[in-house]
Amino acid sequence: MTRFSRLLSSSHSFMETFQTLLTRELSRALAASGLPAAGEVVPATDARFGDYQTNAALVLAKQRGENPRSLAQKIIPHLAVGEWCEPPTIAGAGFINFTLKPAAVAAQTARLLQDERLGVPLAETPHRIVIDFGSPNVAKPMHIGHIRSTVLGDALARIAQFLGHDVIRDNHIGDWGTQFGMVIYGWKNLLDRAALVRDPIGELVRIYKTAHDLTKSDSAVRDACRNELVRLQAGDEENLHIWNECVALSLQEFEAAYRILDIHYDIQRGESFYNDRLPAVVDRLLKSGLAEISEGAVCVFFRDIPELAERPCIVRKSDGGFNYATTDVATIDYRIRDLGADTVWVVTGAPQLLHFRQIFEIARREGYTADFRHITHGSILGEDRKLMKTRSGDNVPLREVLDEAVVRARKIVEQKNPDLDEAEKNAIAQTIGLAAVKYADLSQYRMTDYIFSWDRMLSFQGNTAPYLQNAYVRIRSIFRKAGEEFSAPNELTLAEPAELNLAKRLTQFAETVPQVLNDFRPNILTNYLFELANAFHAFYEACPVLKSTEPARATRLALCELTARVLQRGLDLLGIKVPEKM
RNA sequence: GCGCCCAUAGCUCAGCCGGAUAGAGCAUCGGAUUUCUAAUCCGACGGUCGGAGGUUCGAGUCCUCCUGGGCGCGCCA
Repeated sequence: MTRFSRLLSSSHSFMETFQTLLTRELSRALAASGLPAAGEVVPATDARFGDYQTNAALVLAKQRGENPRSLAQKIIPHLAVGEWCEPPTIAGAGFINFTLKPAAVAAQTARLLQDERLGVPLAETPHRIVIDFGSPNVAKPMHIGHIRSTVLGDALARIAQFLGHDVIRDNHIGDWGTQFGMVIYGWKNLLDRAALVRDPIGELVRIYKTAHDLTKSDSAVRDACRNELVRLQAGDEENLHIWNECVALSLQEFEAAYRILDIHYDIQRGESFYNDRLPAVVDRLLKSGLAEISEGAVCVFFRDIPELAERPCIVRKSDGGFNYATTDVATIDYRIRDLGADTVWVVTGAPQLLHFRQIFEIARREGYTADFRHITHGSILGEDRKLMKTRSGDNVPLREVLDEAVVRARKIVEQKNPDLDEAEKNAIAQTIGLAAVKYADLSQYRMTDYIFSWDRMLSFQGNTAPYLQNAYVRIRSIFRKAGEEFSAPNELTLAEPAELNLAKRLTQFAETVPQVLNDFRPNILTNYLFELANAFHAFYEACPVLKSTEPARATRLALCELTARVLQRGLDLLGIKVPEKM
């Protein structure tokens, strides 16, 4: 465990969610009824069915060939849930529905106010997780396509860490590809020194692209590039020096972007880090019989897996060189043997599905038992539904996207709240603009290609970052106006439907966060936060806070405080900040 | 040729292990403000879940086939 999570776990009092309580009570009731464990308790699919439901009777009825409703009838008397719920009811085909008592919700809400973790349980078995995300290439510009892996990976890392896992964030930088043949050729033949000083990355990209274009039409350049690459890999001093400079310049560029995006890595092991381990990897695979020589290359075949039968993985080229498959196998070794990982997550675009299926399959055949997950995502499309490109057909530079987000947010702040001073407006624009870009990405199911739209992501209506931030800001405004320090009341009274509804939502944060990691879907959390903000706004309309009288006032202030904490924490788990004003 | 991913309201998208009458937002239309940020709320309209079979008490979800789109498939990463 990291120091951070250990601190939290030692200081928080153990809380259980309603879902956990009801689940345990259900299995107790099933046992008392002489029935085996079955079914599950889930949040009700519709408010008219109460708050939670179980399909246990349906599952058991199917197994035993009995009538589901009469089975439910037998289970219900054994359900001792009176502390939290109204008497359970049978509905539909045989569902058992639970409706929470307002007093139980109020008590749970009061406990949440005392809990730093807002009720979110720690993982039962903490894992050491190496998470590989972002992974930009040296000498290539960071572009809009890097947002998804970077933002998704960061959010998953934050959530895993909060749940008590030991997370190691690794930036697997592409610092050793064939692109260096072209970059070094360009450096020696095309470099404009003045431009390099002025705009290092721009010049690096220019010589790379120029060389790349030349190789397409000029076979002499192609040969020269290949030659430079061979010399680099053979350890040629001059080429190594150039390579080193390129890497250093690119790292500066990456770090600038990470600073803006608030992304942090624990380690940065580029491909070159594994160079001296590659020969041993291939020797080992050959020795163990996993790999064989085919057409001069060393390949691993997967003849027993139909989809992979005709798709070998090459781990050494026929010219003796290694490729990224070799590096990735060495990377697995390192993460498990040197870093002690029992779990490895790799976050990349969907096109690499086949590659990582092969790599993880090799790892399993080598006897590794770690939990390997390839977490893939779709692409970002332009309004024309094609991969987002600039007018000239290039990738949209990441920096331009981030800058424009802030500029657009700045205009909106200016329009909505012109009285703020300049520095404050700029800070708010930064917070809102970056939040909008990140949230637009995370609020979508990761596998779908999504259409990038400034107007949608910066809208204050709908499932957007500004909508959530605005809920937070409204709360902060109430406390500023109240002018008093918040102190949690001993008990709450939930009288209004809007209060009860908001409080119920607040208790569900703890049920939602762990769910994200089931299938690596941060959008489950964004959906929850959107619904929470929506419940808050409805409460805000229906229930005056400062002008209400006790005991309503203390309850409402408590609901505001807790909502603010959940919004802030929830967005923080997504790598998104909240402003105090906007 | 083979393989993987995707297809849900006019538009953008949710819908994890199969569960009740498939949900939001935008757009459109209609309401709400002497009130803590109307940057909001409430309501209406809107669907053969790409198509056809199958599995079962129950299918948007699982299986098979088909259509349409994206991506990948031995020496780039």
